[in-house]
Amino acid sequence: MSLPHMIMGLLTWNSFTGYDLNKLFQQTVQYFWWTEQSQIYRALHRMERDGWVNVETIIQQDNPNRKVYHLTETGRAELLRWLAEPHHEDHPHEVWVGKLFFSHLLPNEDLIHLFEIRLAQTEGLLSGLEERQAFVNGLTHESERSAILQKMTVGYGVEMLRAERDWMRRQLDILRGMPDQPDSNPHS
Amino acid sequence: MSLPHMIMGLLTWNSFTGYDLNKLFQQTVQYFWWTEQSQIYRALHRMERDGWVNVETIIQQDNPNRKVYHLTETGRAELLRWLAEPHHEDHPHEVWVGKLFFSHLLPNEDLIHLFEIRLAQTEGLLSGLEERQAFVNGLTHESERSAILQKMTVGYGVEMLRAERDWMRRQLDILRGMPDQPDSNPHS
DNA sequence: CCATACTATATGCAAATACCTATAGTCGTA
DNA sequence: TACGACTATAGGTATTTGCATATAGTATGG
Repeated sequence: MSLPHMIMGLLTWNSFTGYDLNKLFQQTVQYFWWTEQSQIYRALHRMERDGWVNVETIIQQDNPNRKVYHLTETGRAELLRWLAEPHHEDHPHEVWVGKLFFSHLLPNEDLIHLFEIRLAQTEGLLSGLEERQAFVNGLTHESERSAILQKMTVGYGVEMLRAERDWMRRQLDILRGMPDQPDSNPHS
Repeated sequence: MSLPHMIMGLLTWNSFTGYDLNKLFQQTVQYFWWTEQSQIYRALHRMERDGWVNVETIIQQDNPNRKVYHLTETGRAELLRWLAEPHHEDHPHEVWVGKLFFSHLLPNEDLIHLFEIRLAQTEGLLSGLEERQAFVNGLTHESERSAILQKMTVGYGVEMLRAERDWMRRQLDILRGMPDQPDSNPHS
């Protein structure tokens, strides 16, 4: 429910079209807030309805017309309100933990395989984010504060992924030494 | 999209009513998979339609009738399929990181306040989970494998929350030494 | 010359989610 | 005796999400 606010965050950088925003999302926001291209357009419509943005249509010959979105004062106020509002954590929906919780039903072999795949995924995400971190750390020309916060954000992701990776490596070691029978009914 | 599988996981422990499942969820699953009471009933209806569970109605005098749900062989097979299936990570939607990313618009004071609140929340979650960990670690009478995996799951949560808490404490120290002006337009 | 990719906007639709409300009897307590 | 809590199930509904698809011209490469 905060896609509009993410978009407004980007619109404080500059005015953009839905198309631009989609590309920007993929480059900078996607690693913590994934979204579908179609949702960006739908969000922009809602935001226009609510007076958070207004539209300037630019006629083009070669390509489809561009609808450039500008943040309004109302939108900016809403963004600041949202930013300063005490954040209430979302309800957790961690599928991976859920699987783990009930994996006593699996033979050890399968469970270890699951961990290995997950570990590889985490390592992949981590190296991608570390690349991004190297890039962001080079943003010395950017305004002080914005750069610091971008570094912080990426750093957060890197830290969490490292913690996860380390934890999974340790668990894999434990699992490889575990007895083999899956429980069919652990509470009987 | 995995609520039915979480429910089936619980139904491998025993047969339960929607009412029982809701209470069990709050005790054991809620910290990694939050759900509404009404969704449990709706999920059970879907699962019955799909043949994953079947129902036994128990007539009661004093209280409303109980509808006890049993896991079918089809349901059990689906659960095992889901558990063994390579887990594809969900699309990220981390509101907190998003806020942080765009918080250069806030004065330092507000930003620090946000961090303090978030830190307090994390510490609250952590101490709650540590209590649960103490309880789960006492489950020696439980079947070996199930107990190990429950401990692992809770341990995962505790580890991640600790990493988050430590990271936030470090950032708070940095923030308290930061220059004070918010950017109105960092890319101008 | 054909296929693919890029620019650019948008709708259709099934499913899931969160939040609220309905129903209705029993039991404890203030 | 009135109020709230517990047992037990369930529907209404707005909103969001993910995935697929439509449209249509230009440019690029094999």
